[in-house]
Amino acid sequence: MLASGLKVFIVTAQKLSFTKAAAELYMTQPAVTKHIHKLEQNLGSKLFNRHGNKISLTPAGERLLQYAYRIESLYNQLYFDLSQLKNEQKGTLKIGSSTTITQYVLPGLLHKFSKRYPDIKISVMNGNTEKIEQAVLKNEIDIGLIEGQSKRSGIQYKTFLKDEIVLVGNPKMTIAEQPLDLETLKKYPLVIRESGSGTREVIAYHLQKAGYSFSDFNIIMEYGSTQGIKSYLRQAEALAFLSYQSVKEAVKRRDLCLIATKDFKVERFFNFIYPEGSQNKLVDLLLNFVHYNF
Amino acid sequence: MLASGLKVFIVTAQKLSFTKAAAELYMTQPAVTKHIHKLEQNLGSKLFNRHGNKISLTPAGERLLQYAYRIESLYNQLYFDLSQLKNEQKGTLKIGSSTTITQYVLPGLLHKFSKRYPDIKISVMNGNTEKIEQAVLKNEIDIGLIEGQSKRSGIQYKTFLKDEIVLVGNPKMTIAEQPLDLETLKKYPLVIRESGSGTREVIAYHLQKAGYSFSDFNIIMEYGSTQGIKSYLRQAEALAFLSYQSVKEAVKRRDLCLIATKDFKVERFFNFIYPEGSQNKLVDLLLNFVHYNF
DNA sequence: TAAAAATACTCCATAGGTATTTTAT
DNA sequence: ATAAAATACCTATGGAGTATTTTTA
Repeated sequence: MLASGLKVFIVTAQKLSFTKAAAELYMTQPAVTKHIHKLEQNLGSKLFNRHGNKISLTPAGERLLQYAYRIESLYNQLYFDLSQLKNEQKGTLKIGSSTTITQYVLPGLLHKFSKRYPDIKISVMNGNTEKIEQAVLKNEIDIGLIEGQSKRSGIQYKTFLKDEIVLVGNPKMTIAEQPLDLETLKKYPLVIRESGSGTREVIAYHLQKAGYSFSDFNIIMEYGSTQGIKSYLRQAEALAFLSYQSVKEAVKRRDLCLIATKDFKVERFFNFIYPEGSQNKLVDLLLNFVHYNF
Repeated sequence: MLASGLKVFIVTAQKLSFTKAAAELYMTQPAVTKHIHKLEQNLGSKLFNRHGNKISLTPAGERLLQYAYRIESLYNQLYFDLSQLKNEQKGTLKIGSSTTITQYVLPGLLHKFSKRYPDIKISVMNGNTEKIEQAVLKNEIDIGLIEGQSKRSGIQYKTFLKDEIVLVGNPKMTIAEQPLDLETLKKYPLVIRESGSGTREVIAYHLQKAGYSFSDFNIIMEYGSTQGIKSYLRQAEALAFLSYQSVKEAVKRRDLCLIATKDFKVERFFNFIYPEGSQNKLVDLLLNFVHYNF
């Protein structure tokens, strides 16, 4: 029901290829070409630069894309609104979520949400915090889930889950009964996330505040995947600082064990983000659901 | 470019008549009927109740109308945005304005605005404050101009002009040189606006605060039109409390004269209203223009 | 020369029109 | 009986397809 030209444009702008957009839309490349030409004619602006077999968005195309997302979202909200009038709950919600949340929190959340609202289709886009915030600002997604909060203007932040950076290790390891302090931790081999990871950033920040730096510790590896670190710890005798949300299942299964710390506690919050003043009923539905079920 | 079905729906919902909508849209009644039927089919909801030869909006129709207005406004904003990229200033702005402002303030404002931005089309809807606020909430208009401010949620208020309720009379009348106090005013024949008028309300409120009521005065007429009162005063020897904005031209022409008052001063402010968090560039353009030119 | 966009053409679905019927006051 | 919406039927525009050509990296 979204004016078909706009849908074609959105997909083409995402794929930056008429041919690939055509495939995604189950139509032919000439049909896509014609839609874009017609849009360009109606709007009186070129939407794509054609450099031979590559295309890119013109400034006008960038503008149109944002409006197209907003219009698409309005149609989605409309369908949901009308379905509510019929005592149904049908709709489409576009979510973006940063890596850790996508892997460890969102699956459980969406499972419950979908059980409660089986007729609400969810589309999840993954990316780092920066990308998700951009996507919210561009109206590419209705709602985002990110770690931490950068308080950017135009975006509404809403905390929904407390996370904690915890120290974990192989359950077979012999660790002192009493909580570890940072001084003692120096003796143990430590694995940390790669440079650029949000988890690593927040650890570095708190270590610094406590008067330490990574170089004070016995860091045997930097690794670019939480999942990879967990696999490693199950085999090797090493410790790692990881997000509690990412290890709690493994801890429950006794694949990993939590190690109490004495002078190191890092809390952070996962946040919903959505455009300021958006008034999106589907977003409200999700926020309420999470509020009452988590 | 707005999906044609939506445009047809909007007009039909406004006229509450397929036939009249058809006339407005320069199409035939069967064409309108078919558009509505198709919309109803696509959305899976009846949009109009048909009671014989009258139609009314169903709840689903009411919902759709609001979304349709928002989508229409987005298209208008899009056109404006794209025209700005071409260093033009083309667009369509939908304004609503309450009676006094429509008659005495808006014409001058729009004249200057249109001279500065000749390619921005303006559509003005007239109504009382309540109706204009509703229209903003329903997204029927992009921006409204009203007298006073009721601070309703979902609406952003922005003062743009100070108005004052002043005492005016026929220039030929002999009035004491020094400012009139309310006690002296009792001697003069007075004309006031009809019950329900915003101007009258605010006068009543201030009189009450000063310990008076209308019954204390020599009210010879209640009249439902500011213009009518002014015409009357030019012929009869009577006084009236009117909005300064509505009499200043007549005062300048010496058709009416201002009478200074001593213990009675009523200020009120004209306000722009628009949906909270709207981010409408055409609205911003108008607000800026007024800010720098008035 | 290979990959992608543009063009030429054909076909059919549908938006819109005219003429008429149904419906409810 | 009248005024408005619904229906039937026809036409023409344009959206989508196939086949082919053009473009440039």
